[in-house]
Amino acid sequence: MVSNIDSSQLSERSLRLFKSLVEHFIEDGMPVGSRTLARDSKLNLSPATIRNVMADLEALGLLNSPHISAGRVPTARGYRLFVDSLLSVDHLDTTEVDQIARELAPKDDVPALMQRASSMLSDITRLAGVVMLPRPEQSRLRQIEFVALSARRILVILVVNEREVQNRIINTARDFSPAELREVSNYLNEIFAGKELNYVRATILDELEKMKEQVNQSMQAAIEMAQTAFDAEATTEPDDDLLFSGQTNLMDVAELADIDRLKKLFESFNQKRDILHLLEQAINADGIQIFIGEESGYDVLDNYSVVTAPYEVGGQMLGVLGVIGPTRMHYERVIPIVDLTARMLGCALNTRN
Amino acid sequence: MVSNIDSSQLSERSLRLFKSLVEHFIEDGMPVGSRTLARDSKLNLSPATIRNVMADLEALGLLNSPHISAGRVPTARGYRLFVDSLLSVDHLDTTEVDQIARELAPKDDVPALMQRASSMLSDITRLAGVVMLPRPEQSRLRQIEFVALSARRILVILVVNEREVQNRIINTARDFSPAELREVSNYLNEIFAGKELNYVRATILDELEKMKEQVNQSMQAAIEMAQTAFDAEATTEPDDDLLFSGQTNLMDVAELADIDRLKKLFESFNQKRDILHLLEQAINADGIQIFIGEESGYDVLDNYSVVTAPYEVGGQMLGVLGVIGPTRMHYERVIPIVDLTARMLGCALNTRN
DNA sequence: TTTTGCACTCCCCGCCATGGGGTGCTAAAT
DNA sequence: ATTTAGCACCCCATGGCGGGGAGTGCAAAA
Repeated sequence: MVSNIDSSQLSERSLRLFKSLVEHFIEDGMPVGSRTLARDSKLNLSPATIRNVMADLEALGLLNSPHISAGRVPTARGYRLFVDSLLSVDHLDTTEVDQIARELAPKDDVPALMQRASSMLSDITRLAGVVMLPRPEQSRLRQIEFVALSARRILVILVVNEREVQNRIINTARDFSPAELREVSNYLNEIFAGKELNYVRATILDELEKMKEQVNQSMQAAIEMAQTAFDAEATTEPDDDLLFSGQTNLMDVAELADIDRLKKLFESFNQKRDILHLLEQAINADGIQIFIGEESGYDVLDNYSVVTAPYEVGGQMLGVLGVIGPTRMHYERVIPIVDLTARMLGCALNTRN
Repeated sequence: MVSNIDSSQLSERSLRLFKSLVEHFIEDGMPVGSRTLARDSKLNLSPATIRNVMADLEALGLLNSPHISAGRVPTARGYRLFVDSLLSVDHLDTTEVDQIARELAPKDDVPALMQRASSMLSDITRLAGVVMLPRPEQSRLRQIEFVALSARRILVILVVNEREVQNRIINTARDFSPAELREVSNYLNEIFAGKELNYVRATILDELEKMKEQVNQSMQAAIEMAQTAFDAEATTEPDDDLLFSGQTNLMDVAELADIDRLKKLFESFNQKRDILHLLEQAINADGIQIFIGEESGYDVLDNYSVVTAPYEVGGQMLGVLGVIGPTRMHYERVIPIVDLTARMLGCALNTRN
C-alpha cells in the first residue's frame, strides 16, 4: 500500500484549497471545479492557478476526476489526509449532548442499553449505527444453581461475571431430589466458583472423572449432569454480538443509490462477519478510529466510511461502537458524536454495578 | 370495498385466458398483450378475440394496463381471483421437504428454532420471511426461585409455562440469608405456583398486603421483594415478537427497484407494528391466508403480497409465519412451502416437551 | 509565479425519428 | 352472433444529433 500523504508535504495554500474542496464536496456531493473553488476559498486566486494546484493534488493521489472534464473528487487517501490533519471537529450543541445523555441513562439491562445506544447513533447521525456487545474476554463462573422443574428436567443457572445470567434446561437420565441438587450445586460452587469458564469446561472432565470412584453414587450422576450443563453452554455461545440500526438511513444517501451495492452491504450486515472483524481492529485503538472506503480492506465498504470508538469501563476495553455511512459524510459532526456516545456508554455501564 | 369476482361469473374461456395471462406475467413481469397470449394459450384464438376478452376482464377490474398501448397486468383483485380459484398448487419435491424437515429438527431452544424457521422461509422462497413468536395468551407461573448473588443483590428466576425462563436481578433494601430466601420462595411457590401471571401481579399487592402484619418480620421484607420482582417483570415484557429474515432478497426483485418504497417497507419491518397487526389477523384463519397488495390496508404493502399460515400445537394456535414478496410471486410454490413450514414448526414445538 | 486566453473534452439535456408491441373499432367472414 | 382481419392510432424505448455548460490543460503574456 502506498503511504499516506502528510500535511507537511504540502504548501499551506494547497492545504487550504484541498480542505475547501473536500468540505464543498461533502456538502453537496458534486465534483467541484476550479471555478467554484476560486469563488469559495477566500484566497483570491484565479481558477487557472487553482487548476494547477489541483493537478498536483491529483498527482499525489488525493483527488481524482470521474472523467476528464468534470471537477475533482477526494479519493480515500484524500479523505484520510482531511480527517487526520485538516478537520476541525464541531462542538456539539447542548441539545445533542442532552439527548445522548438521556438515552444512555442507566435505567435498564445491558442489552437494552446497547440497543438504545445503537439506535441513538443512527438517529442522531442519520446514518447506520452499530455497537459491538461487550465481550468479556474472560468469563468467570460466579455461581451455579440447579432448579428442579420436574423429576428429570433440570434448569441450570450459571451466573457469570457479576451480572450475566445464563440458563438452560437439561434432561437427566434419572431422578434427582431437590436435596441432591442442592448438594451437587454446593459441591460445584465450591470447586469452580471464581474460575474461568473455559477452564471449568476443560477441567471438569479430568477433575471429576478421577474422583468418580471415590464419591458416592449420587455424586456420580451429578458429575455427568455437570458435564452436560457445561457442554450445552459451550454450544450456546451466541454470536449475535453486533447490534445494527438505522440501515435504512443509508437508502437515501444519493450516491449509494446503486441498489446492488446496497444489497451487498446489507447482506454483510446480516453476516456480521466482516463488520465484526473490522470493529475488532478498532478495539485497541485509543479513541476514535476511522476506516475510509477501500482502506478497510472489505470491498463491500467501498464508498463507505466507518467511524468507531471503543468504550471502556474502569480502563478495560469492553467493545466498540460506531456509525457507517458514505465516505462523503460530515466527519466533523459524526466524530464527536461517536466519541461522546462511547464515553457515555462507558459511564452508563459503570454506574450500573 | 367492491366485492371480489367469483370464478362462476366468467366463462370457461375467459378463465383460461386470465389464468394464462397471470401465469405469464408472474413469469416475466412484463405486461402481456393479446398476441403473446394467443400464441401461449392453447385455445387457437386470434389476438382480436383475446383483446375483446381482455377488455371485459379489465372492465371487471381484474386487469389493467399501465398505459393505453401496453399489455395487461393483473390487479390485486385479479390476483385474488387467481389465487382463490385458479391456482394449482405445486407439489414440493422431496429435496425441499427434506430441507424444511432438517432445518426444523427440534434440536435447540425455541427462539433459535423460530429464527431458523424464518431464515429457511426466506432462503427457500428467495423472498422475505417472517415469523411471529409464540405468544402464549396466558402464562402460568410455574416456579419462582431466588439466588443470592451477594448480600443485597438477588437473582430472581421465574419459570413460566414449562419451558420459558426469565431472570432478573433486584437490589434489596436489606440483607437476606440463603435460608430466608428459600423460605420466601417456598412460600411464594405455595400460593402462586400454577397461577396466571397477570393474576399473580394483580393479587400480590392485596393478598400479601393484608397479611403483612400477621407474619414475621422476615416475611415482610420478602413481600416487598416479591413485589419488586413482579413489577420488574411487567416492564420487561419484550415486544420483539417478530423475526424477519431475507429482507435483502426483496432488493433484487425488479419491479420493486424503487428505492423509496423499499425504504418504507424496510422501515415498517423495523417498526414491526403494521406487520404485526397484519399477522394477527391471520392467526385465527384456518390455514393459509394471503394478503394481496392494497388489500392488506397498509399502503407500504402496495405491490407486495403476504402469504401466511398459523402454526399450532395441540390444536392451539400459537402464532403465525409467512413470507413477504412482490404481488407477482410464484404463489403455487410459496403457498405449499409456507403451509408445510407452519405444520412442521408445530410438530417441532410439540416434540420438544 | 500567476493569469489570461483558447482549444478541447465530456456529460447532460432536449429533440426528433423510428420501430415495436400494443390497442380499439369497424367491417367482413364464419 | 361470434370470431377474425384490417386499419388507424398510441405510446414507450431507443438511438442519433446538436447545443450548452462546466471543466480541463497548455501556451503565452503579465
